[in-house]
Amino acid sequence: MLATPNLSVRCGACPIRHRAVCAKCEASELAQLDEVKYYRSFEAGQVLVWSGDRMDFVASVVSGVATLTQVLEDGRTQTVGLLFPSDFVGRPGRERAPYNVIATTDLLMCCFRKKPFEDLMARTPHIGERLLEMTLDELDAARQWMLLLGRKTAREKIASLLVIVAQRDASLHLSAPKGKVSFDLPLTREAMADYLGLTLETVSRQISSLKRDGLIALEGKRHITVPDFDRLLEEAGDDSDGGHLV
Amino acid sequence: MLATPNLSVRCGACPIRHRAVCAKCEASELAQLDEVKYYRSFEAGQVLVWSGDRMDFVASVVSGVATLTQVLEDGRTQTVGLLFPSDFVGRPGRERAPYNVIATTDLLMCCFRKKPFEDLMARTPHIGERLLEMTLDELDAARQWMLLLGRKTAREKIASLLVIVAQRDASLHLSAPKGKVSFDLPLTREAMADYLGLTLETVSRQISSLKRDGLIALEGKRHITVPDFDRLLEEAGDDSDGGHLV
DNA sequence: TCTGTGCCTTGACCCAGATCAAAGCGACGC
DNA sequence: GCGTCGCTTTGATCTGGGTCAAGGCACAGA
Repeated sequence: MLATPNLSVRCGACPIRHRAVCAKCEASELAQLDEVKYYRSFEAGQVLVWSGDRMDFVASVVSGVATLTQVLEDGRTQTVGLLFPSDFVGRPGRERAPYNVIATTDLLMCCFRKKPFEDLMARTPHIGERLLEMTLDELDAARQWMLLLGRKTAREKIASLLVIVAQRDASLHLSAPKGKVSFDLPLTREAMADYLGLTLETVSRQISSLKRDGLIALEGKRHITVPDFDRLLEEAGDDSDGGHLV
Repeated sequence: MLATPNLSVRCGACPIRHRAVCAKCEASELAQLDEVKYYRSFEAGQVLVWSGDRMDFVASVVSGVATLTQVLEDGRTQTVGLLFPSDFVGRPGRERAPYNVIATTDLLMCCFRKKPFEDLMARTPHIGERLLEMTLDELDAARQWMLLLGRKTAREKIASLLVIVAQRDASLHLSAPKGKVSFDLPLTREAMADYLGLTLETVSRQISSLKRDGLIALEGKRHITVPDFDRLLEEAGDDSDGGHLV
C-alpha cells in the first residue's frame, strides 16, 4: 500500500464524522480515537487484504469505493459488499479476513490497529453501539442484495445497482436523488458483473439497452446521467423504493 | 398465534442458553430476562409477522425453524434468512418488520416485548455485545449465501443447503457432521426453491439427481441420509468447507 | 372405501443470459 | 504519430434452468 504520512485530519473535522463507526462518540472519545488512528491510501485496483490473510487492523472508508469479494477455486467471483465513504471494514475479535478487500477507485482509509481498537471499544460503549447499528444496516443491505441475486432479471439488476450508487453518492451531499441526477460509476463492467451475479457481456448489453431506452445517458464509459430517477426506480423492480437510504 | 400459557422454562435450564442472545449473561442478568420473557408457539406454515407490519417484540428461536422472506409485487419470493434454534429475530430500535417471518416447522419462540428488551439492553452490555457477535455472524452467513445465489449451479445450491441444514442440526447436539449423517429437511421443496433462487421443479430434479448419484438417500420426502458427508461438501463447491459452524 | 388436498416428481419445450469470438476506443509510453 | 494495453461493445450460438403440463403419493375427512 501507499504510505500516507502527510495526511492527517482531526476527527472533529472529518467528512465522515457523523456517519462512521465514531458517529456517537463525544469529544473526549474522539480525542482517544485521534491518538490511535492513521490514514492509508490505495490506488484503484489495489488489493488491501487477501481472503484468509491475517488482518490486524479495522478501518473506515474516508473517500473512494472498495469491494468485498469471495472467489471459488475455479475462479467464479462474487462481490458481497460495496464499501462507500463511512462504511466500516474488519471485525473486532477476528484474526483473518474472510474476503478479498479491493479498492475499485482511489481510496483513503482511516485505520485502527485491531488491538487498540478492541480495547477502546471495551471502554467506549458508543463505539460498540454504533457498530451494532451499522452491522444491522449492512445485514439488511445484504439481504436486499440476496433478493436481487436470486430473483431479479439482468435489467433489474443493473437498474438496482445504478439506484444504489446514485443514492450513496447523493448521501455524501446529504440529499436523496430525485428528478435528473448524474454520478460516476465507481466500478468496471467486470466488477459490476461480479456484484450482480452476471457476466460482463450481459452488463454491457443491458447498459446499452437502458441507454437505447432513454433511461440513462453515458458520458465516456463511467459517467451516468439519469434524466428521471423515478423511472429508473421502477426498472429496478423494488416495491416503491430501491432499498435503504443509510 | 397459539397462546402457550403453560410452558415456562427457567433461563438457566434453557436448551439455547449458551448460544442465544443471552449467552453472555450472568445469573443476575438472566433473572431479569426471566421476568420479562414469554413463550409463544406457532404451527408449521404460520406467518409470525408480515413485512411492513408493526413488530413490537424481539425473540429467539427455541425449537423449530423459521424463514425470513422478501416478496416483490409480482410474487417473486426470496428467502433471505433461515432461523434455527438460538437465532434471533427483530431489531431493537426498529418499528416495523422488513421481512415476512414464517414458521416452516412447528416453532417455539422466546419473546421479549421490544421496549423492556431495549431498556434491559441499555443496562446490560452483555446483551448488546452478544447481539453484535450474532449479527456479524449472520452478515457472514448472508454473504456466503450471496455467493451461492450469484454464482453456484443448481446442484451446488442444493448440496450447500443440505450441508447447512446438516451442520445446524448437528450443532444442536454439539457435534460437527462427519461420515454418515442423517437429518430432516425443515423445508418444503417450494421453500427450498425460494431460499436457493430456483424453481421448485429444479429443486426436485436436482434432489432426484443427487439421489441417483448416491450422494443422498431419501426416506419419505423429508428425511435425508448422507452416506459420506465429505462427498456432499465437495458437491457444494465451497473451498474446503460449507461455511460457518456458528 | 372413496375423494379431496397438499406436496412432490417427471417430461417436453423454451428462453434469458452464458459462452465464444471479434472488433472498437481511449489513454499512455515511446 | 503509432503501437499496445486495458476496458468495453457487439454479434452468433449454446445451454442450464425456467415454464407449462400431467400425474403420483400419502394422509385426512366423510
